[in-house]
Amino acid sequence: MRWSQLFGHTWRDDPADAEVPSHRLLVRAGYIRRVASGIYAWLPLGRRVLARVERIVREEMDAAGASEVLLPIVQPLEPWQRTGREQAYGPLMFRLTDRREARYCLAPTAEEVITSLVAGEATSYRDLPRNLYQIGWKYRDELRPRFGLLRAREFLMKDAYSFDVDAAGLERSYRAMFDAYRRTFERCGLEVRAVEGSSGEIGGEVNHEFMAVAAVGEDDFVWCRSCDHAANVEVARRGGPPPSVAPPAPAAPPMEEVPTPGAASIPEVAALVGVEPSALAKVLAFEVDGELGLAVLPGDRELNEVALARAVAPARVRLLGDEDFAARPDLPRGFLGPHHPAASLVVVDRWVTPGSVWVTGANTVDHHVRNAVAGRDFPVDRAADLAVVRAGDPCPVCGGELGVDRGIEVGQVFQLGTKYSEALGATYTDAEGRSHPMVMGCYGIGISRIVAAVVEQHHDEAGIAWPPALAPFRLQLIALAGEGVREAAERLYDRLRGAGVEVLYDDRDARAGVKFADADLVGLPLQVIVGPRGLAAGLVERKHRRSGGRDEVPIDDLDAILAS
RNA sequence: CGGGGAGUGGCGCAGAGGUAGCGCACCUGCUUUGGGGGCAGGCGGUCGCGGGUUCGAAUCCCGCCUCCCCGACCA
Repeated sequence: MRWSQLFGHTWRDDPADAEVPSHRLLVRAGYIRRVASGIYAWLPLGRRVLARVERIVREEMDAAGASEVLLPIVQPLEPWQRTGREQAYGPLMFRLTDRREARYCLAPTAEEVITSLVAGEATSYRDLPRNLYQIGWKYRDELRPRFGLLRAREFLMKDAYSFDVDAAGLERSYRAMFDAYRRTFERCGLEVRAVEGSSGEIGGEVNHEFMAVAAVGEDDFVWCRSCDHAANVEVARRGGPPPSVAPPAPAAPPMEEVPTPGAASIPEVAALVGVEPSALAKVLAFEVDGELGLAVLPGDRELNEVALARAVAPARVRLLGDEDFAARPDLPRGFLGPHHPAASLVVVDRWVTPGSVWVTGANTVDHHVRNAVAGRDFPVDRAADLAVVRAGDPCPVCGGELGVDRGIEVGQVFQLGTKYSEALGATYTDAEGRSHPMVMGCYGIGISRIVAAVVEQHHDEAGIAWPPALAPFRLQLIALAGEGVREAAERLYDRLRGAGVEVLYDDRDARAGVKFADADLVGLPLQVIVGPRGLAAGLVERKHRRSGGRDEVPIDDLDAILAS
């Protein structure tokens, strides 16, 4: 394609509304334009990159045995009400009403539609297993769209759904998708980690998230430096406490009150009592089923609220706030102890092991206690991984050291089980004539998000540096000014096109500096420069975008020009 | 939804009561020609929207809308 025919041009300045590199560069280089908050138009360059990702995903899905379908974007709301997800999604769904007052939504995902579809189509065990996927636009009215394509309200997603006769079949389908995902991201040039995920709204138990490592990621995940364990920080666990942390001391002296006037914070108490913050037991009050609950964790740790919610599920947790403490003088904030008489449930972090000894609140203003022994002086109703995992914590699998990184979630795989098939009547008849719900899995890849994630991982100050598989064109042909140069470039352009090479040919009447700067910004892997210097010797210069390396090859030698 | 910031030519910005300006981009011409040149000329703006104050509003006041950042939220 000739640059002079390309729609959309490059900007010299960063757009004022873009913060992260992928957003800035994709706009500056003319790949996308914002239409509304979280909604983007794809210009020709961007459309081509999107198509590249789609193609890779399609090839890997097909190779994994999935069949492509195309489901509607406008979906009736009724099945969403049957699965209870209309409520669960709430305002995240774009809703619309037709002229007869029938209610619809714009697809945020497609479990309901696909399950209803399969329910009417597959009724025998002979029809299973099946894995259906589509690539289509999805809509979520995010509270806060941000970072350009990374959290958009309209985004392109590949969603796949597997239907099996039993758990073993699901396990096979899941494994096949998991492996296909690894290959897909690798082909896209993304460095990803597969981490144990949190399930969120969708339900189901086993699931993994594929995280593209990036500073601008919205998710923290932990990973082990010694084994392949990795997990979203929301569900991350850590290994047993190191011996330095409150070792069990069954023979500890009796619990003893110590005055700590005015010391209501962990650092103050630690300093006053003369122990490390990690030797304190931090107590957080929450409400569960109208009763008082206490969460207990080492003083130097933050509470993972998702973990607490999981520990008391299905009951709902609400941490007490300022008003609650104001209303309950029996809960002296800053001096709470786990032996509070009003507490009906005490959930401790796993590092608060039975028999371990702690300094903690005395449930009396200006007082704490020392030698509080877990299980002796305060009850341990339940133990869970309540603390947010930190870098340096032990791995729960192998005991190695955990690291923490940020990532962009580019894919997720779920074992759903029968939640949707039961709610929507997707059943099959087995060989004995009995009816069973199908066992489902679902698998998503954020196609448009991959585009942004790849730019986050592959850019520099000058612009984007696409992995070859995703570049909108294979190379950029740059014609400089000079005697006979334009004619030579035109001939080379024709020959390259004749050889089936996708070329972006900068045929503009612009200065060399402008063309070089734009080429670096647009980010094709290879720049082929036809200029007066080389042409005199029958040579063109090549610049490799990622390495910055340059070489010269004969202008007549297509193989040399295209060599990597 | 809470906190913060911003809406002025296509893009980036200045202007803070006296009738709109700069850089880039775009158009014309000359010049220049291997890393975003130079000179000259030119096109282009309901100053987010609505109301108010004033002789006069981009500027002050009120209301609304939109966008961005932090948080909450989030297959």
